[in-house]
Amino acid sequence: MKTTNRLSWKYVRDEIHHEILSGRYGPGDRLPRDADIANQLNCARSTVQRAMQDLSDIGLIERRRKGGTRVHPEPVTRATLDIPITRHEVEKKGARYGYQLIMQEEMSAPRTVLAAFELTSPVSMLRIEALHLSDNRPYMLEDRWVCLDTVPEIRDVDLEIHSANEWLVLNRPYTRCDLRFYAISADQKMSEMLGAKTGDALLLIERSTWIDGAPITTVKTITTPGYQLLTSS
Amino acid sequence: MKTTNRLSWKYVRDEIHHEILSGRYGPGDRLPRDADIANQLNCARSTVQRAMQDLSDIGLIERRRKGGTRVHPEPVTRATLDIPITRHEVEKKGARYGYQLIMQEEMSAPRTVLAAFELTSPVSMLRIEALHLSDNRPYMLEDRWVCLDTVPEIRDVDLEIHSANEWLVLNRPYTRCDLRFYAISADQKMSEMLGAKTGDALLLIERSTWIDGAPITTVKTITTPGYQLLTSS
DNA sequence: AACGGTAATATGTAGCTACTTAAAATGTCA
DNA sequence: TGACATTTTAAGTAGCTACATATTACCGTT
Repeated sequence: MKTTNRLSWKYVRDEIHHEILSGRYGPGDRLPRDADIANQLNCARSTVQRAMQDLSDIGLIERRRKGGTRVHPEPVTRATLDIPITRHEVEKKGARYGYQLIMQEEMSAPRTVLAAFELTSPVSMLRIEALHLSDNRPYMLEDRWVCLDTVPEIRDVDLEIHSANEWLVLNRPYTRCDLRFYAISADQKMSEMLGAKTGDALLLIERSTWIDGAPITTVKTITTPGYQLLTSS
Repeated sequence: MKTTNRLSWKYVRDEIHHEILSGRYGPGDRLPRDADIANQLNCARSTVQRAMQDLSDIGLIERRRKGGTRVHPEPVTRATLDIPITRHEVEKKGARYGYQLIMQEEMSAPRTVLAAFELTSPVSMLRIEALHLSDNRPYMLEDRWVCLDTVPEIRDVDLEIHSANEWLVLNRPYTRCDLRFYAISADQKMSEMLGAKTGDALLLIERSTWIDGAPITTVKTITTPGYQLLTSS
């Protein structure tokens, strides 16, 4: 024998997970203290801690100092989405990536954009419209606003060549990112640009980023008909 | 003074994060070994390990045994979505939740459903159509298939009263969950049920779950016009 | 040069101790 | 009884050691 008889934290995690799913502990119920579980399973508290942390990450349990651990009262399906740089997304599909700047203009941000950043006073921003291509066919339409106070360097970037998408992701870290997904019907202009029919249902991804509270950019990504967004694993 | 001079792993994480974002290490570059960083920052290797694990979780770096740590060659925006039980979603908005079973029938799963589960041979499933209501108005249409081999107990559930959504989430743990988001135009039937207009753009959420390789359920969640899906934080 | 076995190495995991911190529980006093 | 201070508790964090494991790197043989 002499196989490892130390318990891995994943084993401990699965053990607890199973106990919860078997109904032994229902939503809202309090679990034993880490130390007691460690004792019972004959492992170290740190191992239980790691297991619990993982269960907490996936939203199955809630942990509070002194309050102890309890099963999440409202179970959720938690999923992770990876949104790549559009060029990489296209190239990963084996297609040739193309990019086209449609317009770029400095102007005061309209109310809707300020709202996305939870701002009230007017701010000067760079508005960018661009089209991403896959094998020379329209792939994605980008409608972006960049905050010039936070990212003045964007003025020096040649947006005919470098997509704002890629430049920002590579050069502007963010500390907060809000995403929003919804569906819209293609209007006249969109359908022309995307090579779709007016009225086609399109998936729209809206993304806003901040760095330490300062707005960076907000972008509406309008996809072509049939586009699907998948979870990573 | 006497403030804590121990470094938190979050501090270490942010320090490394900053180094990457400052351009000191670009995509694909290799970072120093954990031990060296620990030495340099004068903290324990385990602290660096925790920091690195977190950066790895958010997709910023890649780590491999012996291979070392390197900056992720293709930066991604990683987001976490929480999809609650529909009843909770409605109630959280302060509305009254309602539920209505439209149909339920045992039948052999069609090709499209088998495909969602990556199956080839025919399987007997329970097909369920149901409508979720918010303040008596249509909120979400559910088109579900439940694998009877894996979840025979579903036969004993009164689906007129308990939504399959809630029953499954509470009673059937899963080890794998695939999600898919896209937009469709409402057809005649959908628009009638949802109180929308034919041709309205609708956001569709498709979810398939497995337990240890065995299919549990696949569901198409068809939302009402204007529905938006947001990231958790 | 190609192959294959072996050593070296960086991350991953487990256990222990010690201390910190948030918050619940309790006690005290007006 | 209620407001406020204090104690206690359970999770969170940091540091150390030891060992596991997955690769890469190296070296010798053919």
